[in-house]
Amino acid sequence: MGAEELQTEKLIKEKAKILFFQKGFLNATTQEIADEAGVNRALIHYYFRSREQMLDLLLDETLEEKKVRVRTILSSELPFREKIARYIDTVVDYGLKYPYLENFIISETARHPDKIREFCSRDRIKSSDLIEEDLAKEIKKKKIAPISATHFMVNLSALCNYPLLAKSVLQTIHGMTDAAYRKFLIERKRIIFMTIFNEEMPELPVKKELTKHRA
Amino acid sequence: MGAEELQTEKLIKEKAKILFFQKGFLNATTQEIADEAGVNRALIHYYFRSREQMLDLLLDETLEEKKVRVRTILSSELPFREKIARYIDTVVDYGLKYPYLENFIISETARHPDKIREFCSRDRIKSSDLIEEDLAKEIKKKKIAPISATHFMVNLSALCNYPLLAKSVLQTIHGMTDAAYRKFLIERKRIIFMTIFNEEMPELPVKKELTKHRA
DNA sequence: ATTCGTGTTAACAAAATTGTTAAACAAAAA
DNA sequence: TTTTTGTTTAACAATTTTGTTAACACGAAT
Repeated sequence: MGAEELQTEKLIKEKAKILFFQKGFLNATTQEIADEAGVNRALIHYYFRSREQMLDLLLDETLEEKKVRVRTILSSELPFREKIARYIDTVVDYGLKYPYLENFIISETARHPDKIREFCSRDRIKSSDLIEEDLAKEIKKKKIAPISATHFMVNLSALCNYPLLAKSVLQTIHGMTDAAYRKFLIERKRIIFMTIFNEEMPELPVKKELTKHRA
Repeated sequence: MGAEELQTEKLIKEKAKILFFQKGFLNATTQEIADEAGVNRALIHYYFRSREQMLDLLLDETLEEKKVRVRTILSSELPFREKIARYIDTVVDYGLKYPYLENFIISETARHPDKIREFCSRDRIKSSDLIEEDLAKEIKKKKIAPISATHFMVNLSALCNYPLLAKSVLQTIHGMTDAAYRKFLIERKRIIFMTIFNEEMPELPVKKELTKHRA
């Protein structure tokens, strides 16, 4: 019983994620979601009460997963530049896997600003806090031009995420195939690092499990 | 007759723009649009045939206006850095006025990739072409690290537009009021220039009409 | 075997939204 | 004034989409 329940519930969420995050059907109906999962539409209401509550859950889980990924990297004990390099690598790769994830987050939060507000109120440490010290040191050592942690972090997110958000526009303007755009995004990892630090990106050591440092 | 027609038609479009671009109701119904304009809902169909065709028109006009603004600046004869400074200034200011414009463009083009494809096919010169020469010179003079015009342009758009796209998220994370976020965006003009060029942004001379240079 | 609970389905009801139409209306043209 | 043309409105129809419910299936517990 319990097993079945979790299976179907999970299945629906997984398939909904594919629809939203990979295929980009941001306004998918309950029917389309049910079809994708190969289940009866009523099950969506059985498990999630309403379409809206299901979206809430998806948004919440998605934000949570992203937060964890980011924090794991930013709160690690890696040297600053390697930390940022890994952040770029991870965010871009994640974006390649789920091209419409950011679009989902952004359109959902634009629609219901309260949701993101509640989510943010759960913990008071923002990601820019995690790099504040590192950044201050770099600036003191004159290894980077003075910049606030907030602006630094927004710059970084912008450079990583915008090309995904604007995929359809950019890809069309520059006449790229899907494959070419993929290559372009991977190239960008180096470009982003270069733009931020004005120097070549270091080779990343083979990915190993990062140990979480701070809360 | 003709006068009246243009008035109402224009009125509806203006109010729809407010709804979409300023208030961020990206999924506004025909009824909501009609209410905003204070007209009968049927008029929307009278003038635009269908909701979809109205959105097409809005998207087209919006893209066109943005293209003109950008081209006017990028094809001017200003020195490179001033050109870019003005681009940043214009794009950010425009974003302050219409905080959801980019969201609209992006969600519409994600929904109907054909629309943007057709729009782009109308002229073959992309904005990155307009800076190609300038950029090559800068690189040759070692005044900027080597970078392709495409990456340069995407960087620039990303840094300017992302903070608007992700407004609700960023504003909440960093706990800013609307006023504070506005200030933050204006601060960013200098930050963006700094990030791109690694040097202070020059003071912009008083805005004068720019003369268009190339097509 | 019967009961019970969970999961599942089809059928139904309700709401929201779009699109159409016929008639009212206003203003210019005849 | 009457006609005509273009504009506006209310009412209607059709569709889409969400949400509910009653019945069914089926394994587990009694």
